[in-house]
Amino acid sequence: MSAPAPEKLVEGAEPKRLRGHLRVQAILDAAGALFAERGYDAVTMTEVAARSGAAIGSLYRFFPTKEVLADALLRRYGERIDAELAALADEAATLPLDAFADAFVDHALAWAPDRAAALVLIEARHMAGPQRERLRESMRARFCETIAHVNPALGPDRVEAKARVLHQLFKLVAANAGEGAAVLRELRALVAGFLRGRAADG
Amino acid sequence: MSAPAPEKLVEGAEPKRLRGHLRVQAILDAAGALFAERGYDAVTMTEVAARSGAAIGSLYRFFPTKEVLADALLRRYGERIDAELAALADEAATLPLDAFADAFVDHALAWAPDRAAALVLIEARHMAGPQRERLRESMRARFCETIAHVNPALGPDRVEAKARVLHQLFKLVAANAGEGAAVLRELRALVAGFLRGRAADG
Amino acid sequence: MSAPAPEKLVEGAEPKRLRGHLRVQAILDAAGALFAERGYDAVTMTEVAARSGAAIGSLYRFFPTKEVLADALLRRYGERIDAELAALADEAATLPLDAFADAFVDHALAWAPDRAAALVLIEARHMAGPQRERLRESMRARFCETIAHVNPALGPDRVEAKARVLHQLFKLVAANAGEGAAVLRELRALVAGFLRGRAADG
Amino acid sequence: MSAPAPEKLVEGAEPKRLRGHLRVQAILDAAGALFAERGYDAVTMTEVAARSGAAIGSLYRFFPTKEVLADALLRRYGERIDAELAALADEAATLPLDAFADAFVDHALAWAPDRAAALVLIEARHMAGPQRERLRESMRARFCETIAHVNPALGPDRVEAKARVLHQLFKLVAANAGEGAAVLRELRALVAGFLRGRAADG
DNA sequence: CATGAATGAGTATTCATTCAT
DNA sequence: TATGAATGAATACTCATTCAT
Repeated sequence: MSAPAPEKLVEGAEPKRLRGHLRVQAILDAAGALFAERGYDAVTMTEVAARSGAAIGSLYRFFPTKEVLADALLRRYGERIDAELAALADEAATLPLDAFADAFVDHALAWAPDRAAALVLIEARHMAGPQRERLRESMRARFCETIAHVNPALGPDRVEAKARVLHQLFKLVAANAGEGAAVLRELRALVAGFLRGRAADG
Repeated sequence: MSAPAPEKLVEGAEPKRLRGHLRVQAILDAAGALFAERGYDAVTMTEVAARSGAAIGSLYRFFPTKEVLADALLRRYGERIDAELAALADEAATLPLDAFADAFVDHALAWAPDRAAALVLIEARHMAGPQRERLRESMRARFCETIAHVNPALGPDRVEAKARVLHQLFKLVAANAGEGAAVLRELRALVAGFLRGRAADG
Repeated sequence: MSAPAPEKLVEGAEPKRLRGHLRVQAILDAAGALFAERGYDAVTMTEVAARSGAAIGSLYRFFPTKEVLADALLRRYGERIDAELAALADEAATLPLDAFADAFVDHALAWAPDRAAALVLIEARHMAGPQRERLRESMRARFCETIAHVNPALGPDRVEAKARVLHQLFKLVAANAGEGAAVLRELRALVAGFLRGRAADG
Repeated sequence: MSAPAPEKLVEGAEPKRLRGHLRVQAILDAAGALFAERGYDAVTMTEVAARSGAAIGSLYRFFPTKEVLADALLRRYGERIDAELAALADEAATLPLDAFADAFVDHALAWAPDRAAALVLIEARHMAGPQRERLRESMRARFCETIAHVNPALGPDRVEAKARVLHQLFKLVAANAGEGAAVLRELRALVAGFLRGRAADG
């Protein structure tokens, strides 16, 4: 007598026209800014809609769930950071060490604006989603590449360990984006020292 | 329901005040654990009350607002971390540099358990409270002390800058509490290198 | 890192004080009336709350879900109808056939007011709940008893079949509660004829 | 997307009108099936559009409101049932009583499939529409005809009363479409008994 | 003072309907 | 005319906070 409701879409409708694509971008931008400012839980879907200039119904057409919205944001962010880190790994192969240390800091600083929203989403306790793991994993791989380029003689375990620390240094530097020159100088020194690896290598 | 108060051990004078104190501690413990597990927004006052064995009305008698509760938690946490950092600053004055670098890492790792709840609260974007600033400020002061002890020749600006980076290194190390020996070795090297300050000093 | 939210109550809080019991009754009455008037889907929880004089939050304290509310209503209704049908079965054993036919009609008519809400809930396509099956089953059992009393010579299959039809006649009569004497006379004749069972027995 | 219209079979004059007609039929079919499966409220206009192969905009061109759609469905259903009942009334005039009782049951069973969607719509409390009344009225008239044919001696009041009960018996039988032979035999006996009208006539 | 029932503003989400393309 | 993206009022449900007992 009773009948199960039909399957629900898990992904929002892909926008098929230019207008839709623009709208999706606007929504992601608005959501990113709001999440960065106030955290995942504190932001309401209504606010996201308002800030992006979309009606609440339109927002839900593309992102049928708050979590899906966060996931999409994380995916977009992941693409950007991966491109950034790929470039970084390349530079690790071509630049002399000190120049590369500076480049590393520059990349981290350039990344900073995106960072806030991304971090909030990654740290958010709920939204377990595999998105987070995937992102973390791809970043780690890039940092391993980088370390391997900088220091080709290292065994895989050392590479892993140093890559992990380098990953954290990346975040650390990004967290200091707004600071004065003095701090940045310290950071460059910190990174250069780490890459040169005197202490741990000896 | 409430923690059994050892009423007879005291002079019978202030059983209520003592009970109240214990209850406050229980509430703070419960809140700290829950915030660490699930984040500030996701935890309900009712849950805090239940986990601490207090009635919701009692919880509100002590902490008239969720934000006040978070603030109190942050204050308690601030006292602990300040003691820890004070000890660290002392060691900076007495230990040789390499030994101190190890001590620094040890302190950071020891701090890690507390860290989770505190971090959740500090990062929570909305709760503006002055508590955060005050905590940050006191931590920074301790790190300045530490740097000054390690490197007495530095001018105040350099001290400021290095203290800021040291602060972040503290968090970075704490974030690696669960990692293997290889990573820890890298971290010790990183900290030692930073404190020695070769690159930036030259 | 992430933690699952604690289990949610499936049953609403049992009222522990008189006030609470009265409130629960008021809510069930309001819900019953509204469901009967306008159907399950068309009634909003806010309306139920308003009509029962409770705040929406209070409604949800006792009935954490619209479905739970419907289930509770069905349970209450089930208790009443079972008492009614038990009495009917007793009368089947003691009254002469024609008198019993009249009693049957009277019982069905007496039941009519409750009927509307119950029927709406039983027919509702969603809310699969076992409540429905259980209710249907217990009613069927009572009608089997009744038939067995009226006509002790019947085999179990005949009893089943006649019980099923009797069940439907019960609903049919109840559906005519507001009609004039002429219709009621026809109904009494219909029931008497069915119980006497001339045609089918011969 | 739309059902392939046999455009060439017509004189080429009104391909649109034909297409529209087919589309309307498809929509009504889809809506009927969905309403029967899941109830009026639970079915969305978007689903109806999807199942009928029409765009949501087209659906609204033909049926400017969900209620209008339900009404149209009810009207179509009314036409069918009226034809059925007219045939039944004819048979009442020509068949001997027992044969007619069987025919009555057969007609009711044949009608059962349509019944589901119609019943859902008729029972739906909100949709007040005059459609329901009109349908009920025309059915009653047919049942009056039938009763008059079966029992020409009855006065108009008796006819009214018996017609009303016959109407309900029609629904009762239809509700047992899926049941076993034993139940059907009881139903035939019930109907025959009622038509013969021993008890009430005496 | 302690308790926990009551309150109601606020949140995510759905869906009938409109209208630009 | 046909299409399906856009709209926003309405809905079930949550939770910080209050207050009668």
